[in-house]
Amino acid sequence: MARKPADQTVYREDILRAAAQVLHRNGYEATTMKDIAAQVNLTAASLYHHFKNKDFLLLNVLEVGLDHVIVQLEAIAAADASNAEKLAAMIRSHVVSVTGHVAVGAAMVFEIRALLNISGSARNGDVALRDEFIQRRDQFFARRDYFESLFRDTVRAGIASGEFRDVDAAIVTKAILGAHNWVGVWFREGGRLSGDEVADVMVDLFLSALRPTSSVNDRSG
Amino acid sequence: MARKPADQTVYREDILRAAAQVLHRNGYEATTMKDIAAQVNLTAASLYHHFKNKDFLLLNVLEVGLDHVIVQLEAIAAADASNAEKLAAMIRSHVVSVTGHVAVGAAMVFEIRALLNISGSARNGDVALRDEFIQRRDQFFARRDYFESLFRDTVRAGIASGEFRDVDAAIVTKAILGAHNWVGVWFREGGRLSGDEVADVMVDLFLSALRPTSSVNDRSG
DNA sequence: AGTTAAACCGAATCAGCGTTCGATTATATG
DNA sequence: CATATAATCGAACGCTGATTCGGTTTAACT
Repeated sequence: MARKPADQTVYREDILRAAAQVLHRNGYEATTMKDIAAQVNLTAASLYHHFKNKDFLLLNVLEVGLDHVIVQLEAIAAADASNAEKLAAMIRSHVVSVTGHVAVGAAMVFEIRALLNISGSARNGDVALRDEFIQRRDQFFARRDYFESLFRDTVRAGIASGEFRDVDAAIVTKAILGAHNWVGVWFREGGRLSGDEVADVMVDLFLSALRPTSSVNDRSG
Repeated sequence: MARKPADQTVYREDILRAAAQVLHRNGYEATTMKDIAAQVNLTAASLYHHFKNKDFLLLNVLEVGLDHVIVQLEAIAAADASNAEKLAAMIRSHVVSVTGHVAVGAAMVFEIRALLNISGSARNGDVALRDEFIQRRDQFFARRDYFESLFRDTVRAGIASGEFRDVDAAIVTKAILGAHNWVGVWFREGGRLSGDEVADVMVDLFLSALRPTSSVNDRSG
């Protein structure tokens, strides 16, 4: 080993963070390797020491971002709590995560499509590289579906247990996630509300939307 | 006048429709003028007879799409109905519009950012062209805000009238629009639900979320 | 038939971008 | 100190894509 041995991963993360920022600003196709490199005081050529190519760099950004939220959601899903409490915690976790890392959150929404158009050297020539990319990309898509299923399953369980009224869990889940994703577009640090406060609104909104009509089960009236 | 005089606008619309489709597939930066041209059996060069450049072409797509939904929303806002009825109609109108024109709906969400990076010939040299673009672009942004205000004002009015409970109207509006926008990403013609059915779910979800808690006003309990 | 202007195309231009490669610097280890 | 290797860079390559330009086709109107 040689230069900065234990710091390698740190440097990688620096690049990923920088990449997310530039991606957030310009979008995948419009951001150049030079842009990303400049953000960490490197040249474009140097990035190829850390990532195989531009596509893999984007994929890395998205993978890290997705893992970050999934870890938290899994902990919530596994906890001992009611489905309503779980869903509330999940919404809060996701929204806080998005508001805390707007660049990554927005990339997760806007740049996924860029993964579909394989560009760069992996498109021609290097078949092995191309295959590796496709495999990791599809794995990412599967993981993205899994992420969504964590929400959906909680909604379904809540319906089954009577905590939630009977709604189309799949669509409602997509509505919730759409609202969350959009947060990454409009939220600005230092705005009227903090990330936590936005999360509060979201939790209140969607739990209210799912609460059974009191006229049926309410014994207090 | 000469060839196809009365059909000029029709041809323009054909191009815009085609552009929206290709945009939906690839995103702005990744779609080439050649791609769009091929979709209507033209060459890239011919497109410059109809639109000043690529940026203006995108702007046209977005303008037409936005106008389409605003016209309907304005009619609803001006109608004689309760705020709850108005909001329901607005949600339905928007969702049906998005599911009916997924390509345009998605472009409205994904490609707006592309308007910020002025590219092409307007960036260098041609100052007049650049200014014209910036002006129309900002006008579009203002109109986009106006679109959002139509929803927000209805929510606010509903809160004031007691039809809705007291929520943060700005955030709730963004949540609603985020859910709608996301529809353009996942909705597929011929899927489990029609556009109307998706709209039903959305209306039910958000009106339930806004309904005042029955324990306060409900005299039936 | 002739005129006119719209609509269109082929070919060329020109810049920018991803990527590669060879060389150089820096650092941890022996 | 010597050396292997990580990290970096400058320069060059190849390609793609937006745009331009000159010329051609088409169709309405005289």
